[in-house]
Amino acid sequence: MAQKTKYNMVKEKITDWITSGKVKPGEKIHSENELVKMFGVSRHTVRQAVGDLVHEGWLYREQGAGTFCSFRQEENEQTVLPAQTNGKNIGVITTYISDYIFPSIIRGIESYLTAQGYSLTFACTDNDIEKEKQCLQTMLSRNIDGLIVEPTKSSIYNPNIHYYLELEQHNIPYLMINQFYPQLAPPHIVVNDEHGGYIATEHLIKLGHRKIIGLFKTDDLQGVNRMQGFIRAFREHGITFFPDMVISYSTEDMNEKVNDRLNKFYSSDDRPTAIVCYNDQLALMVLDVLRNHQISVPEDVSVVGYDDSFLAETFEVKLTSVAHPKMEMGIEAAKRIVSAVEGKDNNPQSIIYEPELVVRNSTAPIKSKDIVISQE
Amino acid sequence: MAQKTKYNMVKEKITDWITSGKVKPGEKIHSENELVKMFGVSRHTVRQAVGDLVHEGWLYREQGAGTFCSFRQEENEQTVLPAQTNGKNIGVITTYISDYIFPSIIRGIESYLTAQGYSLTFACTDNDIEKEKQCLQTMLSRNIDGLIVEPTKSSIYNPNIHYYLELEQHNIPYLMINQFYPQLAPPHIVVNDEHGGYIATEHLIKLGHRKIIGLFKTDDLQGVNRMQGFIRAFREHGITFFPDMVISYSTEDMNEKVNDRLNKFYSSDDRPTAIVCYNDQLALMVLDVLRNHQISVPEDVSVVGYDDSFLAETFEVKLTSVAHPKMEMGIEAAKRIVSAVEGKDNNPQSIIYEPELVVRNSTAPIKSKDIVISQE
DNA sequence: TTTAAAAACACGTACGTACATAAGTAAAAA
DNA sequence: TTTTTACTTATGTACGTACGTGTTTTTAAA
Repeated sequence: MAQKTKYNMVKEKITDWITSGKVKPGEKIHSENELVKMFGVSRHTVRQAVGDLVHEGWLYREQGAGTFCSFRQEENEQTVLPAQTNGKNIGVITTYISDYIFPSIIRGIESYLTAQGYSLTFACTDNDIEKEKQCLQTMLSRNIDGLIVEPTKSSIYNPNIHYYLELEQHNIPYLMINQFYPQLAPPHIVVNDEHGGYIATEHLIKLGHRKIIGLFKTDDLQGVNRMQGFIRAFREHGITFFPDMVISYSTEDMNEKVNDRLNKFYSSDDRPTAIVCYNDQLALMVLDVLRNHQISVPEDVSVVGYDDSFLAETFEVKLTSVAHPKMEMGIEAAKRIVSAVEGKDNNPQSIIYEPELVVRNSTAPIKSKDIVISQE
Repeated sequence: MAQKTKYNMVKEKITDWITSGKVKPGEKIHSENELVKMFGVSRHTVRQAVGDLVHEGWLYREQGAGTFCSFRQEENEQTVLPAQTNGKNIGVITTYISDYIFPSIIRGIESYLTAQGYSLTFACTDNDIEKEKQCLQTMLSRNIDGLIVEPTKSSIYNPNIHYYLELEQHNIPYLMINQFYPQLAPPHIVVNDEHGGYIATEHLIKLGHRKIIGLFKTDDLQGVNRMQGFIRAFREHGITFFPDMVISYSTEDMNEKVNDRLNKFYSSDDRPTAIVCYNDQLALMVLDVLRNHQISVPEDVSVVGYDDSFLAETFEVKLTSVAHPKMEMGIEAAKRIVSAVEGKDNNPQSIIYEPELVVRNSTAPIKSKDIVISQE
C-alpha cells in the first residue's frame, strides 16, 4: 500500500533487515552515508526514511555514534495511547440505520466484537455531512481504539477528510465499509457494485430485453458504480444506450423523481420492458407504481432488485435480486479492525466481494410482441 | 529544556498559538511559505518544526489544503485517562437489531443522544440470556453513565437480575423499553400491548368475524400481552373462545410451527375468517401461506398486523395494523435517561403508549356465507 | 447562471551544499 | 603508559533548488 517513493523503499529495506533478523535489537545499522551509496539516493532521502522509522519506534539515533535497532518493536503502537486494560472500544459510523440492509452489517460487526470482549460505540449520520463531522468529533474525543465507517455521500467531495487524517496521526486504525473516499484510499470492504449492476442488466439483455431503464441513487458511490455497470452492459452487448434510460435521484428527491419519471414512461407508448433498480426497497416502490398502472410483473415488465434482502423473498412476486454477503461483511470488518487494533496487522487489506444474481419470478423472457428491431 | 535551535523556536511559537487559543482545533495555521517569511528561516526548517508537531499530535497536514490544528491536544500533556469531560456515554442493549422495528427506536435514541453530544455504546443479545449477561458485563466494565435496555426473554425468569441491581448500587440510571422485568419494576417506556391486541381483535369482531385465530410469539412479554388482549376481546364481546384459536410460538420454532398449524387450518373445513398476527413480518408470512392456498385477502380472510411498519404500506394488500410511535419512544427514552444522568430527574417516570389501529385493505366485513350461527 | 479549464497555492518528494556537534580513533606529547 | 590533540566519522541543523501532486480559487467559455 505504501507509495513507491524512494524513502519508502529505503524504509522497507531497513524494516526487512530487522524483521528478518539480519539486524538484531541494539545493533548498529549502516551509517547514513553508507545507505546513500547503497541505495543511490541523497542523504536527505535517507534521513527522511530513518527519521520516520525512529518515530515509528524501529530505530533510535545517537549523535556521533550511529543509528541502532530498537529493543522493543512491540511497543510501537502503544507509545501514543495509554493502555486500556479490559477490552477495547470500536467506533462504528453508518449513514442510515433504518435502511433494511444495514442492520445485518451492524449485526455482523456487533456479534464479533462482543464475542471478543470489545465494545461498540455507535453513531449514524443520516447521510448528512454536517452530522458526519459531529460524529467524527465525538468519536475522536472518546477513546476509541478503532473505527469502522460507512462514508457519507461518498460520491461528492467530502470536507471531513482531515478527521480521517487525524485518526492516522494518532495511529487509530480505521476502515471503510460499503464505499470509500478515493482521496484517502483507506482499507475498505466493499461489494463490486459495478459488476452487480452489470450482471443485473446482462441478465435482462440475455432474456431479450432491449428497452431497459435503470433507477439509481447517485449521491453515493454505490449507486454510481451500479449505474456504470448498467451502462457497460449495454456497451459490451452492442446495444444502443440512450441517456434517458437512466433515472438518477438523490436521497432527498427520491419519491417525487422516481414516481414522476416512471409515470411519464408508463403513460406514453415508449414503455420499457425491464427495469433495473438501485435496491430492493426501490423495487417495491416500482412494483407499487406498476400495479397502479395495471402492469403485471413479469409478464409485461421484468424488474431486478439489489441486495437480496428479506423483502425479495416475501413479496407477492419474488424478486430477482443481486445478492452480496451482508453479515459476513460486517464480521470481516470487525475481524480486521480488531487485528489492526491489536497490532497484528498494521495494514489491513481491502476486500472486494463479487455479487451474484439470484433469479426469482420478477424477470422473464421478453414477449414476442415487445421485440424491437435491433438498431445496431 | 529545548535547545535554542531555529526549528525549536518555530515549534514553540506555534504551540503558543494553540495553547493560547489563538488557533482553535480544526483551524488552519499559516502556510509553510508564510511561516518562512514570518520567522526568516528556510522552508526546510519550517517543515522540520511542523513535522515534529505533527508527530507530537499538535497539528495535522493536508496536501494541497494546508496545515491544521489538531482536535485532541489533550493527549499531549495528559498523564492519566482524561475524565471524559465532554459528553457522557449511554449504553443501549437490545434483543434483535435485524428486526425491522428496532432500527427506528435505536434511531430515535441515537439522534437525541448525538444532538446532546452524548455517545452511544451498543450491544445486542439476540434474545439469548447468556449473551445478555455478557453484554451487561461489558457495559459495567465500560464507563457508561446510563443504560437503556430492551430485556431479553422478558416473560420467563431472568437470571441476570443482579447485574441490574449492581447498576443501582453504582447509581447508574437505567430504563427499560418495550418490555420490563416485573421483579425489578424499573422505569420503563412501553406500548400497552394488551390494549393493542384487544383493538385489533375488536376491529375484526365488529366486522362480523367470529372464527378468528391469533398467532403470538410468547417468549417475550409483548407477545403474551397482545395475546391476553386478544382473549379479552372475545370475553368482553360475549364470544366463545376456544384455546386452539391461539397459536403461540417462540423465536426458535416460528417457521415450522406457524406454517404447520396454518396449513392444517386451511386444509380442513374449519377455516378461520380472520387472523390476528403478532407483527407485520409474521403477517407477511401468513399472506404468503394464504397465497399458496389460493385464499385471497381480504375477500376470504381478514388479516391484522402489528407495528404499522413500512411493510404494511408497501405490500400488494395494504395491511391493517396496530400503530405505535416507534421513533418517539426512542427519543423519549433518550431524553429521560439523559435527564436522569444529569441528575435532573432521579426517578424517571414510566410511559405507557396507547396504540392505535390503522385500517387499510387487509380487513373487510365477513361474507354472508361465512356467517356462523351465534352460539351464545 | 452554470460549467469547465486554467492559474495559484499548499504540501510532498528529492536533489544539492555547508557547517555544527558528538563520539570514537589514532597519532603525538607528557 | 597515560594524556592530550588532531583527525575521522557519525548524526544534527540549516540553507538552497527543483519539480510532483492535490486543493482551492479564479477566469473564461458555454
